[in-house]
Amino acid sequence: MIRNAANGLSGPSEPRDSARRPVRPALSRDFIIKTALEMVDTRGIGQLSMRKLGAELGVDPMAIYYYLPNKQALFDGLVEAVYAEIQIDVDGEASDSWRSTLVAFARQLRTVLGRHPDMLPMVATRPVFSPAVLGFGERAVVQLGAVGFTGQQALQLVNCLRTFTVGHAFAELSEPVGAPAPSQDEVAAVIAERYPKLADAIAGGYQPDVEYEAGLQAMLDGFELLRPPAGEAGPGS
Amino acid sequence: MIRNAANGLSGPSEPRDSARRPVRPALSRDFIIKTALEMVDTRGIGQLSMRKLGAELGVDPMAIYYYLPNKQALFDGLVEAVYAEIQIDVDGEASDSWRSTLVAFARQLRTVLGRHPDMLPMVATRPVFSPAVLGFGERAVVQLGAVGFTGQQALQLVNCLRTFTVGHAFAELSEPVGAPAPSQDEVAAVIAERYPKLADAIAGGYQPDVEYEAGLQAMLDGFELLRPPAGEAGPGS
DNA sequence: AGGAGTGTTCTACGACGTAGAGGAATCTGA
DNA sequence: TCAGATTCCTCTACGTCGTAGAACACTCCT
Repeated sequence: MIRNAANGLSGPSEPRDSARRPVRPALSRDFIIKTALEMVDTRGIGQLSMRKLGAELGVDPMAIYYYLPNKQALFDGLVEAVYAEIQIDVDGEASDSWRSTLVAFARQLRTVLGRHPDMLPMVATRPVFSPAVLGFGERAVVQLGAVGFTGQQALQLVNCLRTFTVGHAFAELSEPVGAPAPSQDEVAAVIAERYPKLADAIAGGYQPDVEYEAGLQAMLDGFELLRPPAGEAGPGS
Repeated sequence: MIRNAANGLSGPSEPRDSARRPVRPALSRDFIIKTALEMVDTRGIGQLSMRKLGAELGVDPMAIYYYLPNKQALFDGLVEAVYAEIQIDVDGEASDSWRSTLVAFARQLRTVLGRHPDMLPMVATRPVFSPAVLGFGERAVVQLGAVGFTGQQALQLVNCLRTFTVGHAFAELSEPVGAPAPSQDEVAAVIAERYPKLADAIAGGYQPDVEYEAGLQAMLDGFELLRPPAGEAGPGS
């Protein structure tokens, strides 16, 4: 079969050094994963199959198996790709206070998750060992240690921010795993009737950003109370 | 086909009034869902198929479709069943302070999620309109209003506790969506080498319960700072 | 020319969700 | 008593899925 146009043009690794070999390695692990991630983001995770991915790549589905042993490995690659978007500037300007460091991390995590809502279940269910995240953890422990937190506390804080962010992302972004949610209006009617105070409170509308910020700051405030009161030097008190 | 023993004995609706009609409705929506939830809990969500569920029920897979229009509806039923386990005693003893009310809610949510780890992605991705949860929301708004929180704040607080709990449950419970995690040890080695301070902090071990409680109390402490200082409006603090 | 990679395709298998038609048992009304 | 109607379940079949296994076409090395 003649190489599909989509391939020759947009995707694969570069023709090494001469123009007379345009076609050889049409695929690559990275390009497959990039294409798959686009499919997930645009069509939904349910529409990602090895066969459809092959079609998108202009290639027999089985060609993918040369680069990835199975679909699970493809998923791993997707999660990896999402985490790779988290780029904390480890020595950046924002690091002047421990608090702004953590806020920047949390917000960026939230932003990245927001770009790939269909990846959430997969992202949420595996442990985070990407260099970006580990590097951030290292820095956070150091920086928090400097202002009086124990290593234990520092880890807990980072973890709590992470889990809160992930949980909040679910609440905001997810279409119910396979089906659309019941209509807002009809549910609202039931609520108004049976839960009047709740209905009043809801009437203000749901503002995910505001709520997220409130939770984020509350978590930070709460942990700050654990610090030794005026502790200035190293691990004090 | 003769009715499978598993059916006649353990599950379905009662033979109405006489012993001579053993056979009528062998199945029921509730029994199907209960069985499916057991399968999910014991074998994992990946092992739940309509065919295997039919086999477990001793019935042709298509029989299920008399009670549930499709697999999505089965999932809906499963989520519903999980939420139904959340039974806040709305007028219970624990309600003496707003704080203990919220703590009880959060802990119970966590407990229920912990019983059905494989349900997490499904539970996390759909909005919560079960009576138990709505009823709790109503009460929380009232009780928090009485001590000075606005309705908006009350909702945010409840939501933040919920999302934190869900996020934390993911971190604790989930096997990566389809594959086992990389071995703890080999990862630990890498961490120790490249992220020494982080490694020190981790050395204490991961204690999910401790971490969860820390986050929970921090979130509550943080929100408490938002209250009007000595607000005595209602039944007092 | 002839092998040894390398990258892709072809074919096929078993499992999946579920549509559609067809039973068999029971209930209803005559 | 008996003929529909109703209720509950089974059989068969279709299209889709992940992927094993073999075969094919190129390029490179000798």
